[in-house]
Amino acid sequence: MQNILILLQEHKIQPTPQRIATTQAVLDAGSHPSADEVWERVKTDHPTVSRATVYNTLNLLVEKGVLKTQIIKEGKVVFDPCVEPHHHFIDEESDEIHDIPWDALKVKGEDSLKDFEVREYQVVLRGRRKKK
Amino acid sequence: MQNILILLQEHKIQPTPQRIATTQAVLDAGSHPSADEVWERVKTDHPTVSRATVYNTLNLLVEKGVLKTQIIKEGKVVFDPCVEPHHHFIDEESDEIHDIPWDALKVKGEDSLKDFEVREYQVVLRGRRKKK
DNA sequence: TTTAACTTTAGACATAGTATAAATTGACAT
DNA sequence: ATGTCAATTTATACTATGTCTAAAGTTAAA
Repeated sequence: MQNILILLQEHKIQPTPQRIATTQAVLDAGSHPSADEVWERVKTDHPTVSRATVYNTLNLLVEKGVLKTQIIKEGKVVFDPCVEPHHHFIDEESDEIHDIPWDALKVKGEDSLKDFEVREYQVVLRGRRKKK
Repeated sequence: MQNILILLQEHKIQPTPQRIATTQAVLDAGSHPSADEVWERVKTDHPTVSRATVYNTLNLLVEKGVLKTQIIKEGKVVFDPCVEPHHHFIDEESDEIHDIPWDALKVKGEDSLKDFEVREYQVVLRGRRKKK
């Protein structure tokens, strides 16, 4: 995609085939992939790309503000292409993570916490996704 | 402590020296220790207790409802003696986790999430703890 | 006291992630 | 085009968290 190239340039990331493939993969992955999940995806099209490069690239993308990390799943960091504030619902059956729009929930009282200077917050919900 | 013994018995956990020491350690640790932090504590008084036993015991305590795990810190599971619903504040400087009482924050809208059956939720806040 | 169930132990294994050093690539001034 | 320096990629080693296994040790209870 041409879009990926532009995206990288906009964030002052020198585009390389490996970085383009990794960025493509993390964006295509949809639901909050882990680094190794991204690596698996990258390898299908670019089998020679090393694990270290995928890790490096993902960390770079986070540093440059293209992605955000979420610490929600046990033992894994997952990457979220949505860098704007929002909440998360974890389906305990499928282990899938779903974004909840910021406006769907309203939190009151966070600025009454005397001892704490809150930089960001989110609601983390767990349960089952309803089948239709 | 005699209390620990009673606590274990109340939760149908067969008390052993190792389990008593581990339970003591996780309760004394205060702020959300990781398994290896608990192991370090146990070893000061009981140097022969194995890592596996501490892990086994902590998992057992979770299973029996004495502790709850929290997935908040990168790469670690931490244990929380407070099993009642509450929120968490993570001090990004010290990496310390602080409990926020349930009533300090009010979340609205969580039962309007059409597609999700929420079993539990919490607000996770990050920032800096104010110095007095 | 013998048996069966439970518990502990050491160590192997699995997985996620970082660090390092050598090789490769790329940018670009000459 | 060429040489050079910086950036990038790679393979591999390493660390850390956590689980699993099989053997040894305990405990309870017939």
